[in-house]
Amino acid sequence: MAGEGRTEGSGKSGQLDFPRPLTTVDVVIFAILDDRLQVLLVQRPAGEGEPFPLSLALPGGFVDVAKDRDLAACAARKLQEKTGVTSPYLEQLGSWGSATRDPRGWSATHAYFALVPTQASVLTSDARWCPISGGRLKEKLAFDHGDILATAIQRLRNKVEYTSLPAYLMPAEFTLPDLQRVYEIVLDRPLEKSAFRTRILSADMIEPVAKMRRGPNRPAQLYRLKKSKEPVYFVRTFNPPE
Amino acid sequence: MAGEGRTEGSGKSGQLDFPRPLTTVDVVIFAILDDRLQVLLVQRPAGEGEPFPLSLALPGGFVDVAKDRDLAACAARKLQEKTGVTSPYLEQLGSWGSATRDPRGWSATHAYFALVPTQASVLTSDARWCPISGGRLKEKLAFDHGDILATAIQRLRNKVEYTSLPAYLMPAEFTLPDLQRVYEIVLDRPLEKSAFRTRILSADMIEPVAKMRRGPNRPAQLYRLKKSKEPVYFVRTFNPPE
DNA sequence: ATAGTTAGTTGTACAGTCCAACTTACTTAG
DNA sequence: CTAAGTAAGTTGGACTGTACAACTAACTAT
Repeated sequence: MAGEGRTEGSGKSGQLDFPRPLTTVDVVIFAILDDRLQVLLVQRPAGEGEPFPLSLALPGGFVDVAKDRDLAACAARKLQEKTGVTSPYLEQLGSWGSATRDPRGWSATHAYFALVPTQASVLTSDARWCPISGGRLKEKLAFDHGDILATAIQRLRNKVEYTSLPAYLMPAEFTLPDLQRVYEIVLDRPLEKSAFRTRILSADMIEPVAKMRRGPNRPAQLYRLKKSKEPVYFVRTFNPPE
Repeated sequence: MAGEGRTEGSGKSGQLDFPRPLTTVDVVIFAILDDRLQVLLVQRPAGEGEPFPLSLALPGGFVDVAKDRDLAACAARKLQEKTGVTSPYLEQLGSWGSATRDPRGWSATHAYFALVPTQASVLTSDARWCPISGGRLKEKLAFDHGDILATAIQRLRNKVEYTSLPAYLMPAEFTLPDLQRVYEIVLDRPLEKSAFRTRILSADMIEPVAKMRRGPNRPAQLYRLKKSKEPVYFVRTFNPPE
């Protein structure tokens, strides 16, 4: 272990000559598929010296100081590499760093969380969607990625309570019942139809398109997201959450 | 610059032999002093090779892979070193990393934000409280610490709108009007007395002590925080914030 | 035609804020 | 001893938006 992670220190003062932690970025990518909330996971490689070989993990990896201008660019790059999606909702989740989370040494990861619209993803071969049931993932993950994912789910649920975040999970055109269903999937509880409609429609975040969704029942109005960048924050949560 | 930040890579696979970013932790420490929101800042040292010599900056510094078990411990250590305070409110704020934020090379900082009770601080000589007026700081800060501070102020204001966070800024015993005043200082707008009282009292977060605050007017009931760990989240914000 | 299902509306109850006036308890000036 | 002043704390009506539940609307399938 001696000398690992120690910098050579070319500066005149030599003050940078001390061990540096490893720096990575990981991305929790959510989508709605099969009427469930799913997260994108990759399988760890099996090479020599690789930690957690063949385990499932969040997509991510080391910051490339040559390629990545900043952390957000690094996260966007990893999202793009895995899903082909370029500009969905991408928010910083937090960072996790400790001496023990990576067997290769003191490491810190910067975690992001992304919401991608249904159907828009072209996955790489090592990546796959895994359903989240009951607010948890079945599988065990590499590193502390289970903790990171749990935090992401909690953050998502929390924000869905009072923001328009689920709009970023929708396809280009959708109906109000579609949107309500996504809220309900994420929150894992039913919502009031009329209060939901009032809230969404008065938030000025979606606009009707001149089409209806036709089906076996009464047709439903189709909407699309207005091209407003920021999510909407409501001044109340839905139900008293407990 | 050549070779700076490059690790020696002692592992058998050699896959860790690439440049590592610098890793730091910075803490935004808030307190109420002189009826204003203030933030703790330190003066940068003036030594050879030091960036931003003598500028004001957030307290923080490099992660010490020998001393710091994890990021939160590192933040707590820096808080303790500067203020002598041990266990106030400490929350992760986010991370900032880019090729350009530190002239010494690609660096990433993990920012925390802390709320410390009025009067409980014993500062080191290089640290001082600086008032935030109109939601901004007068002084320019080193690195991107101005951005980090702005984010912290925004986060604080945002959360104060629907949480009990200001309780962590209060001294051991305080009155309801005291607490309301702190809310108003942070939000920079007046709040409704009766709605405020109803909200706080029904939140089960404070309990009366058997004493009154006496003054030139009608005495006010003194309260203290219940020893509940987590802040309370309200289901509404106060005013429609705009 | 009729039953079934989902979309969407309507109306009453209720919770909590907003606003403003009010009562209470103290100090200080005359 | 009283009166004025001030801040603490209460009360009540208006308003906003959710909860709940019943309703109407529009379509398909039998």
